[in-house]
Amino acid sequence: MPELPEVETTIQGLRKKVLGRAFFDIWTDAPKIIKKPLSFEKFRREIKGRKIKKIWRRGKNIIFDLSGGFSLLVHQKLTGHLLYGRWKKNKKGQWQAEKGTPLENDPMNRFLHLIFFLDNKSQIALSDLRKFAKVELWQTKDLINSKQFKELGPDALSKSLTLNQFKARLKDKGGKIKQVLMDQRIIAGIGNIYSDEILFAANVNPFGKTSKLSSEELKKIYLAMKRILKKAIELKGTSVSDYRIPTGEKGRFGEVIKVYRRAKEKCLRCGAEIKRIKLGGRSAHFCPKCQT
DNA sequence: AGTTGTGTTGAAGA
DNA sequence: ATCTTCAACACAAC
Repeated sequence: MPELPEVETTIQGLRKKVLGRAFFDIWTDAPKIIKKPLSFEKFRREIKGRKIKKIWRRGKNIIFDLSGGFSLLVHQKLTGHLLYGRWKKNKKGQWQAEKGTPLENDPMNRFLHLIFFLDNKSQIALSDLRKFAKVELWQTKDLINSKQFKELGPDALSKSLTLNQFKARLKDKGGKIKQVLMDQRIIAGIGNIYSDEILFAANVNPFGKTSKLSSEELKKIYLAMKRILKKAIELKGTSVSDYRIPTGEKGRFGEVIKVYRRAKEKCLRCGAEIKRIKLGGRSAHFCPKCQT
């Protein structure tokens, strides 16, 4: 699932390919993915001809700034990922990736539900098994002032999120540390995979009450957060389930993961059995012996 | 073959 | 207000 490192990998990949390109047309078989404007035909009309001037992200949100003061917002949610390439319809009416990309060999890249056709015959496609992703077209100034944007906390990798800022934001937050780390209003960008990995690296139990954490523990979490997210970007994200980089290839952070999805396996630090316990509807993976 | 697990977010319920 | 549960949707594994 795309968290901060996967979203960063996606925008870096797309920047190299589509900056300066304009939208020529759009296709979808799942118009409900487009939440704004609600009419797909209106969305199509309004985006046609607009040029991609900038690609950036805020937390897990991808933003394409377009000509004419418009911005395209894409949130990939659980199983969505943006791909770059060229597809055309085969005789059966299915989208087929053209030669030169690995897309057609990977089942996770089969679920194309939205395709942006660009003015140079290339395409950006959204592959999304569960169709939870959302796409919205905003006026840039309205997006910046929107409730969903204003309520978002500082980006986990933002330079302005210093150790002191981090401590101040977590101080007097009720709830367990894992849930607080994943709360996008407190810090933006962290989800289930990286919260597990960060807390393992910091030797902190995911069920620990945030308000009870020591200054040393908060510092260890902060340093682990910065280090692990940066490392994950270097390795182009985690592809243990559905995420793929825009070329269709897998990221390699999954190969160095320490606890996520390793329930019942041995802790790489102390040899104890890794546990998986439900925490607010999600799975927390952790070592009960060395995360105290 | 039906049930369960998967996890982001927003909305609805308590 | 704040916490918990559920729904959006589709597939794999049991």
